Amino acid sequence: MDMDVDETSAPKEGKPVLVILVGAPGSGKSTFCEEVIGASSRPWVRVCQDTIGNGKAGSKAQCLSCAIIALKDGKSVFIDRCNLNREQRSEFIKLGGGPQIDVHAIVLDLPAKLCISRSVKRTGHDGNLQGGKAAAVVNRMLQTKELPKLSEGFNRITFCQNDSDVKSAINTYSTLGPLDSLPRGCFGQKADSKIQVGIMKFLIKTEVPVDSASRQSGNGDPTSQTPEKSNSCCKDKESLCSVPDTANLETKEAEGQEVDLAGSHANQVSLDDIPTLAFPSISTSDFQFNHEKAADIIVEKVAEFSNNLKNARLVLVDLSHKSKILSLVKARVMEKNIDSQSFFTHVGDITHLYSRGGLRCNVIANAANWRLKPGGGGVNAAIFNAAGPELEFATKEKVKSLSPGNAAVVPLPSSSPLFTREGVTHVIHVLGPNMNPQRPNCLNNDYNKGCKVLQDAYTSLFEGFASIVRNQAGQPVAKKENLGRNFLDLQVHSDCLVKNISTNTDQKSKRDDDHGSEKSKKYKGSGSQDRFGSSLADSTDEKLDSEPRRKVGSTSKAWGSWAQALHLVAMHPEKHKGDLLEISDDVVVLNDMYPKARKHVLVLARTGGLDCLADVQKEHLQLLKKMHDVGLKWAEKFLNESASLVFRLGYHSAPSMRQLHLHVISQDFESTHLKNKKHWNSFNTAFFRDSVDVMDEISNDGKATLKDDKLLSMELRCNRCRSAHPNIPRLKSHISSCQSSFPANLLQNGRLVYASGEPRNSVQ
DNA sequence: GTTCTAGAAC
DNA sequence: GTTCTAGAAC
Repeated sequence: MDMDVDETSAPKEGKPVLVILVGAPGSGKSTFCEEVIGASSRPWVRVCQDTIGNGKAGSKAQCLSCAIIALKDGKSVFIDRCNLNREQRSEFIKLGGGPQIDVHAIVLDLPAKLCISRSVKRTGHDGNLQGGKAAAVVNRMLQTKELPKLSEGFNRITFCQNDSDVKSAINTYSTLGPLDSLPRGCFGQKADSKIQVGIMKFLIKTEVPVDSASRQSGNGDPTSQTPEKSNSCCKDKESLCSVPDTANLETKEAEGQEVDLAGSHANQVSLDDIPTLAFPSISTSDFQFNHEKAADIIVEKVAEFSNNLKNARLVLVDLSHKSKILSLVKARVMEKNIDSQSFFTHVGDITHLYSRGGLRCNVIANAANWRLKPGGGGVNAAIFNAAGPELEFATKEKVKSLSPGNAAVVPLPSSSPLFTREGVTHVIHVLGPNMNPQRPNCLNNDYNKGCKVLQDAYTSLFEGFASIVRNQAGQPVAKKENLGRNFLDLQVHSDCLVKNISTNTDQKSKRDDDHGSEKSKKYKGSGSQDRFGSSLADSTDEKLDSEPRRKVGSTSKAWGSWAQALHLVAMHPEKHKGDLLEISDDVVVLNDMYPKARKHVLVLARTGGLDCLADVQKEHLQLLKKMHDVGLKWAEKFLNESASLVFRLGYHSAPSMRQLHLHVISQDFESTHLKNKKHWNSFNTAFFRDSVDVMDEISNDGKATLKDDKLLSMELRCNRCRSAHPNIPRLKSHISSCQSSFPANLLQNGRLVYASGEPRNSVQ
């Protein structure tokens, strides 16, 4: 998928929309336009190639210029021509090139025979495609049909495959008022349609991102379990994209947009609004994990988490009353004195908890496979099947694979049937240990390891759920105008990953997110100034500044839109709470979205205008020390978990991402995200500036030494024994087994961080 | 920063 | 034929 910075979360006001209709003759494009234009309060212009030449067919160029004029005039535009292939659409998409215009596609992908019969019947159609030629023309056109993709540059694509879909879309656009905008992404694409896929690479280690603290905010009433019609996330969606009041729930539901519920249920607060996680027993089915041991672990982990999750529920689900794991767990729960309101078991289909069982669960866990792919039977197949391609798509956007013991939170697109029918807003994929020799990564009956992995899996799962609860509960009620936006953030962004902060489902258009209603938040720092006077060493003002501010002597590098993600996080960490490991006044800590080693986190400075090492001056020394200390703290935390790791802390001489960030990276470089020479050399040549050296240089010279980026294309050398390797695969193969000590220079001055605090291999 | 892909390298 | 890199696009 394309990856672009998400500067888009905020609904923009008064933005024209360019809608490119895609459909064969007879698919109903003109009717679509007419119906919307007739009902809409927004000014629309229909650009129809069939009639643009004084009522006769004209050229594509005429259409383009007509559209340009209308858009300049602030009008929204329908491009009413077949647009069946990418090339035909591309020039129109470019008209929306800036952030000021939303580019949508409406795909009228109706059955060919319907289009043909309509074409044959029509007598007064503008395109004058009548009679017997129609069938041949339609068939020929459909043969070369290329369904639009978000990567072409669309912000939103709506697929209509039957009349009901079309009506739904007409309603959506008819009720789109002049100041409204629609959520982005693909909508209505059916399971049998080819969905967009990127090239999948595997073997990534991912982690569920959670705040280290496990706070709970009072929200919802734990006393009632009566299922209600409203969706548990309604309140979070309120005012999303300024939904028109006239929104029609039924048709919208078919379309499955966030706006549906926002419009119709905005003010309902359900008594049953308790965040609830339904989860299957992990690893006990296909992965053949011992049930007794698994039951112990489930109860142990539930007990641990239910204490922290006062206003949330955990529900273990299995299909059958005869479920062995359910009865084992129930027996243990009796002994453990766990509150039956916060944990209980449920017999039923996890994909129909509400519709068939009356149990409202806003989050469900999936016993996933490591590839995070549909199929395979069991819960995984059932959930992917029930959630539709939306889940596959959203999962791919977020994370590509899962290692055992980990979980990945995936917000479920609101077009998913699981969302609309069951009220599920998030799916958490969990991968447990495998004891089945027929499956990958079998642990060969090693239950020491297996139990640990299963514990980790449940911890990751529950922490993922806790982060969702915190996100949803943490929205201040007074700031209703921000709720929709926050919800969108939550929907779109990953819980730990920068990518998702920088990606909004799939659009290319860039949007500026740095203004609007966030002003008040920007000044939250001023409170600390009030409390402590104006004596804070670092410049609190600067972190409030969201504009790039070039200092004297700073390189005036132009940052691409994709490079803004960290900056946006630093300026508005509160909008990405679920994505962050730690937030303080000075820094934010987060997992690198594309970790280049087993552990790789970023300590992000929050100071505005501090984009890279070149911007750092003496006045920032305290900040550098703080960043270093926070980085060390995280390294030590990881070392407690895994003492064999070795960490290095440092900066890239010339980072790709805007906003000063310290890399805290384990020296195994065991990651499928490490793919090329630049990746390797950016961490393993002098281009990587050790934090300790940077602090010294700033202290002594007031500036850091920056190394030439020619280093990035140097030969590949092992970071331990310095042997050279012809390519990345060979290098990776070597480093996976190289036991040499690290080079002498790294062993000095605390450049490497070991579990003991001292290098173990101090002799070379 | 990543993804994609042509074409070089093997 | 397959693997891998490097450059362009985003």
